[in-house]
Amino acid sequence: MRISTRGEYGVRAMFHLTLHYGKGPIPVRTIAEQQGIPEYYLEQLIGALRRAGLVTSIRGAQGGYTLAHPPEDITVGDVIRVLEGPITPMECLDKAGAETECGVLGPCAMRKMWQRLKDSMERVLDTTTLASLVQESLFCEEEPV
Amino acid sequence: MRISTRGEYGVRAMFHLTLHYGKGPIPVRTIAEQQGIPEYYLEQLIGALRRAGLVTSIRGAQGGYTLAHPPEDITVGDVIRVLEGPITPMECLDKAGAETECGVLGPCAMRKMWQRLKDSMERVLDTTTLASLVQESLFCEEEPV
DNA sequence: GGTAATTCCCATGGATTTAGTCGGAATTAG
DNA sequence: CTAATTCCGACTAAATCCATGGGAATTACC
Repeated sequence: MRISTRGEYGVRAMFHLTLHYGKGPIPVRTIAEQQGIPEYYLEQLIGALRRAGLVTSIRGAQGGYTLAHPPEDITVGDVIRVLEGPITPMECLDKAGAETECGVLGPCAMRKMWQRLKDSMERVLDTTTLASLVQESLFCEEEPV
Repeated sequence: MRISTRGEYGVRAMFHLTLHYGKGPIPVRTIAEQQGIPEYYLEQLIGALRRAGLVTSIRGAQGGYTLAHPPEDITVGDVIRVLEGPITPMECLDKAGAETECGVLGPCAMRKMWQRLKDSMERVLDTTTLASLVQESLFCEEEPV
C-alpha cells in the first residue's frame, strides 16, 4: 500500500512547476536539483506526464517544462494515475465485467470493502489540486522549495 | 497503490476461518482448495498470521487453524499490516523523527496530504472487522464460500 | 551559421519484492 | 504405528522499482 518514488517524485516535480507557474519553462535539471530527485530518472517520469497532457514541453535552449493547465485544474490524483496506474487496491475493481472475472474473490462483502477503500483514497487525491497544495504550504513554517 | 496477493489471500483466508469460527480447526489445504489459493503459498502466509497472534494453530492429525480472537476483535487492517507491512502511502509518515529524515520531501503541505490519505485508508480498514464482513455478506446474493 | 542548451527516445542493468514450489522434520489423533 | 498436519527454510521465476547512459532532434542566442 505504498506510493513508489515515481508518484512521490512526480508530485514534487508538479509542485515545483506550480510554484513557478507563469514564469516560463523550467528545465528538468533545475527541478531535479532543487527537489533532490535523480535527474535522468525524473526525465523519464516527466516524459510520461507530458504524454498524458499534464505538462507542456518546450525544446531547445531556454526550454523546459510548464504545467499544461492552471494549477486549480490538476489534481494529485491525475499525477498519481499517470505514474502509478489506476488508484485501486484491488485490480478487479477497475475492470468491466469483473464480477465474473474475480470468481473466487467472490463474497461481495469483500469486494464492497475494497471499493470503500478505493473511494476513500480517490476522495483525498482527487480533491487535492496543485493549487490547494501550494496554498496550504503558505501556512507552514517551512520554505517551499 | 495495490494490495498484493499476500493481503488479498490473507483476508480471504481469515474470512473463511470466520465462517467456521467455533467449529474446530481448519487445515490449510481446505482453506486453499475452497478459496482457490495456492496451498504452499497460503501456508507461508498463515504462518505469518500465526506469529502475529491472529490465528492459533493445532498441530498433528485433525489439526489446523482457528482465529485467535472473536471475529469482532480482528480487523482487516490487522491482517493487512501483518502481510503487507504498515498501511502508509509514504514510508516517512511512519517513522519517528521523520520531519528531519524526509528532508527534501520538505513542504509540509505534501506531507499533510499523504497523512490525510493514510488516515482515510486506515479509517476504512480499521473499522471493518471480520465479523462485519461476514455480516455484510449475508445480504448478498452470492453464497459465502 | 555555429554552438550550447535542452527535450526526447530508447536500451540496459542491478536490486528488491512478489509469487509460488518443494522437501523434510516435528507433532498429534486415532 | 500410521496418516494427517503444522512448521521451517531453501529455492526459483517473474515482475517491478530505481535508476543510468547515449544519441538524435530542436531551439535560442551570439
